[in-house]
Amino acid sequence: MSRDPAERVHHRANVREVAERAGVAISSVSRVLSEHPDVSSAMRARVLAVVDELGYEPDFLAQSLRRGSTLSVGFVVGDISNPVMSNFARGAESVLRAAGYSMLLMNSDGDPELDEAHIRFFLGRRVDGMLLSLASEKRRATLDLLEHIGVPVVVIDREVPARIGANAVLSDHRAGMRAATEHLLDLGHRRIGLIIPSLEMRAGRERVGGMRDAIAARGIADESIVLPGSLLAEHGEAATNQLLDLPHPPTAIIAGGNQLLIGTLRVLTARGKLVGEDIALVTCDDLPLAELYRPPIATIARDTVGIGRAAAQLLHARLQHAEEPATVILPTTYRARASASMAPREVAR
Amino acid sequence: MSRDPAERVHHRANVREVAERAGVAISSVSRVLSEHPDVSSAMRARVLAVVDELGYEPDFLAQSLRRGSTLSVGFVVGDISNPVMSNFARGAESVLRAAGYSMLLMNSDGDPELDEAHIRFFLGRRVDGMLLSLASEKRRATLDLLEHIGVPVVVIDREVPARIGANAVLSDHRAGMRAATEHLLDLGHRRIGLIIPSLEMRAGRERVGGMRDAIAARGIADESIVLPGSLLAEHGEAATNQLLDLPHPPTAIIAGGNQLLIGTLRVLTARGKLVGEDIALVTCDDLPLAELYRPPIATIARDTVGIGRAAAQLLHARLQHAEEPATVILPTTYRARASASMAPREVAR
DNA sequence: GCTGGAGGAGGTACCGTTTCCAGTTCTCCG
DNA sequence: CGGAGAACTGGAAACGGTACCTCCTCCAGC
Repeated sequence: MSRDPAERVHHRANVREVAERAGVAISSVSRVLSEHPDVSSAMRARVLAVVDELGYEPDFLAQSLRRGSTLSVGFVVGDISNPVMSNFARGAESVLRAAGYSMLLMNSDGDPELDEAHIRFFLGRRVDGMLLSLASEKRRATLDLLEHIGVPVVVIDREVPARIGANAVLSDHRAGMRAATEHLLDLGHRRIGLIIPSLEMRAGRERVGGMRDAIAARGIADESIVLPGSLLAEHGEAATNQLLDLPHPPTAIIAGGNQLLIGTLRVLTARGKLVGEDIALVTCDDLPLAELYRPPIATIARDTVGIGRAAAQLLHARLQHAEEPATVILPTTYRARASASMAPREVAR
Repeated sequence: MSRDPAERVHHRANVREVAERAGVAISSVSRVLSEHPDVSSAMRARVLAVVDELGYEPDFLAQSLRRGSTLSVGFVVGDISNPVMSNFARGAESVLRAAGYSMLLMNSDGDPELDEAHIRFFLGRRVDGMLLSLASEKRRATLDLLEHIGVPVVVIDREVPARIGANAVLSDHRAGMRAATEHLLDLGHRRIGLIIPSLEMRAGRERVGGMRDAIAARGIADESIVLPGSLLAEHGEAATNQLLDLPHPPTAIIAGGNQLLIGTLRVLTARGKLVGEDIALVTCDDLPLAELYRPPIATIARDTVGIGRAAAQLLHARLQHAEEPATVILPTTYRARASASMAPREVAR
């Protein structure tokens, strides 16, 4: 009767009912279920039998309220429909799930105010920790909020002041960009256009730094053009147009993001410029579009799923042993492909 | 002193402290905050002043426990790194957020057992409702579980028995596929290879149905070849190889998914087949790759973000007014592009 | 035989709310 | 002026657990 599956689902048994039916104290039920050592085997058997009979499962809310921990983690992402972000989420979720945590996801649309709103929201939801891909590294209000947040935070590919006490997972954008630039220089390019989302973000700064490192290492004049803007395809379009309209247009373009690449490709196609012939092209983050484009597009790749995993692992470690904040730097790899072609003769001065 | 921001964050005030400081009963504080009508304006002012002073915010866990509602929704997705899924999530999240709900996300990796595990997990977390992109429409255990689940469920692009009482958001795959097939037939194609994830899913069945509808409507012999398998790129590769190896290979291929398209493109490239010249190609879901490929790839498009939004709206409506389960069907649009090219003369018998 | 400690079980305060119930005051009407 | 009812307010019981504290029993050791 009480085994009727429908009833079992509709009327959730609670610990009191289990205790009554087993003829023991509520606290004993709790002890059995939390595997407290001081429990006789007779007691354990009796309680477990009733637990099984009633299909009892502890109420997670009540446990959370009492324990002060919700086993949940908030993840603020710029835009989950961006493949890089969704790979972060993919990696993070698998690690969190394995550790028994649930992942709450919110999009900020790149709006720092939404970042803050989401962080506060998560705080209200009593998350045990947060994974943040912040819209801004500099915004004062966000940083102040994070400083007093009270729960462990891991930032993904962002550089925040040490006072915040956050963990960070970073990509070594500099190394990949250096390799890409070296390749372009080897191919005879001198004027390289670099389109990036923003110099306010670590990724942008490191990429510019990597390119300039490579140029400086050759002791040649720096003829590169850096165009920061936004991470939207529109910026990719505008910047590409701008580059092509220069009196001496660059012979190579590096698109610093998958959306930027889309904008760049749109403009190159519209203006009849052939990738890998009229102009060399390199992008960041290896998506199917880069691999399958014809010609294939050279890429500065990184393991985005691995970054998400690393972030979640860092958070989990801190949640477990209250470890010190740490920073993990993960590699980027330059993948040379046909789009990174020789510079035209007459321009390779 | 008590306005020190650090202290405010670390020591969260509770309703009892507010009541004490304001010199009123706990229940009065609660009434003020929940905007109960029977509250004098003097009381309201006094309580609100203290609330402000202490920076009091009600504990969401305690509220949830008491109210029996968590204002959270679980979303089970096959793989969030798939752009279609992440667009679903994008759309759903924006609607849920606006309604004050949080979204818990889990990946099933297309494993029906993980679907079930996640559904149970969400149940344990006391979600108010669920959004499901199930790995299987047929699995008995999943359906039985859903039937007795006790919370509103919306399935996305899946067909489940009415007894489950779920809402559904469906895509009109049939119409888009019919239009695509008509276009290919107009271009002289007769042997069309259709690569789909599975016939066990509504999407697959409808797509096959749409293609056959279009062929039958012309009263011509059906020479199409349908290759179901999985939704992975590997199936796209294997199926494409299989099609090309036929004694009479198809002159047009329709890839029924973005991962399948990737596999198909890999094989076509490897085997030196030029898209839009040696073979016509159509894909499903309009991603940047399809738009920017050269030649651009014809697509059966749908508003994936809109689907996610619709699913969340359906769920929200049901959560609000306990409405009857409903089904929403959203359109697909065929976008003809250069990859859908004329059939070679000698094959157009 | 008494004491001390361990093993085991029960009782209950507490987590932080909401909400019902009861009680008080005040107003208005007959 | 008495009583009905409205307008407020306070107290306390939930919600469903956890964990501390207490108490009892039994056994070993002196």
